[in-house]
Amino acid sequence: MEQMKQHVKERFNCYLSETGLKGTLQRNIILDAFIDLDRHIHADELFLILRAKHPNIGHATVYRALKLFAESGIAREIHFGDGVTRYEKATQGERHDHLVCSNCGTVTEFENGATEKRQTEIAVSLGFQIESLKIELRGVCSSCLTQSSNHSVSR
Amino acid sequence: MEQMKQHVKERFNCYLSETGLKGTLQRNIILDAFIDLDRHIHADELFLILRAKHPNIGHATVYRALKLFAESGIAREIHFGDGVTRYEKATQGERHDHLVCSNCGTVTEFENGATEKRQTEIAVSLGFQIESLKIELRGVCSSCLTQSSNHSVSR
DNA sequence: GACATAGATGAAAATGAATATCGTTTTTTT
DNA sequence: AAAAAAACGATATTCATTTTCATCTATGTC
Repeated sequence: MEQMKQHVKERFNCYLSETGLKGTLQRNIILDAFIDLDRHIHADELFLILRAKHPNIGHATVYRALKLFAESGIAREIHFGDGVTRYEKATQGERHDHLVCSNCGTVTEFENGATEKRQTEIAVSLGFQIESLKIELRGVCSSCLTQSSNHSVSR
Repeated sequence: MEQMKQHVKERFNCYLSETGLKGTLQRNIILDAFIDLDRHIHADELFLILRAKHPNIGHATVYRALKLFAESGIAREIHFGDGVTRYEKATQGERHDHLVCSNCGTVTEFENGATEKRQTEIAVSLGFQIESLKIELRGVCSSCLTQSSNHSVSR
């Protein structure tokens, strides 16, 4: 458990020194907070969480840090088309897809190895060098279907 | 060919009257321009194209019209995670996925029925009522791989 | 250990896409 | 033709994200 965190931190520090960037107090704090999450998050949300304990950490720094996490490979960007960039931990090898509920906004995750393989084949046949694969289903989740008395759609 | 356009227009007008909205000159002009495209486009891009012949059509009107097209079902929103909403014609039954080149930004389209079926099965098993399925591969396209002398990445 | 310097930081301003506002102008219906 | 409902365009606004810039801080060097 703790080894996991340590491993991620090492990977990040490794990336920093490889690219000539610097390890700073702020980046450590932000990384710690990010690692402890078990869900995706967007920059402003993380900024607000951090502000409680570290009111001195700036808005832009959190944005910059998350971007770095993605570049270093320890995190991954997610886009649901609402104009907000979210980040999730990129635990190695893991791949999952998202079911986004268009009513309540809940995001359900699921895995699907078979599909990935198939997509990759197609991409390769088109001479494409794949960096990432994203599958997103949008619809109405089961709990929203059940309590279908409320039909309002949040944006 | 022309019947196709006519059909789309009819569908849109149908939607308008169903929902009590009005057909206007601007909407016709915008729809005509949109139909003649054979690629996805974003609102501002279309606005600029239109401005040449119709400098009186406002910025907001194009945004509003494209949104309406999507609501009416004749168009479909696409998001590539760069914060811009693009629209493409939703020719019925058609479904294709996107290969986005992270170097030159080119979008290659491809079809893949098998994957779609598989995903749908999973969603159904989770009690999810599907509205849309999106598959996006990101990577480097073959032409960028070939002329790999240029490694700059555009945002 | 002090120093130089390449980066990093934070506050505030800037950007850019998308939406809302609002007074005016069209549609559509009566 | 008149009334009611929508739509229009110009502009202001919002919101996420990025940039700017002056100040500060790691990190390697002497």
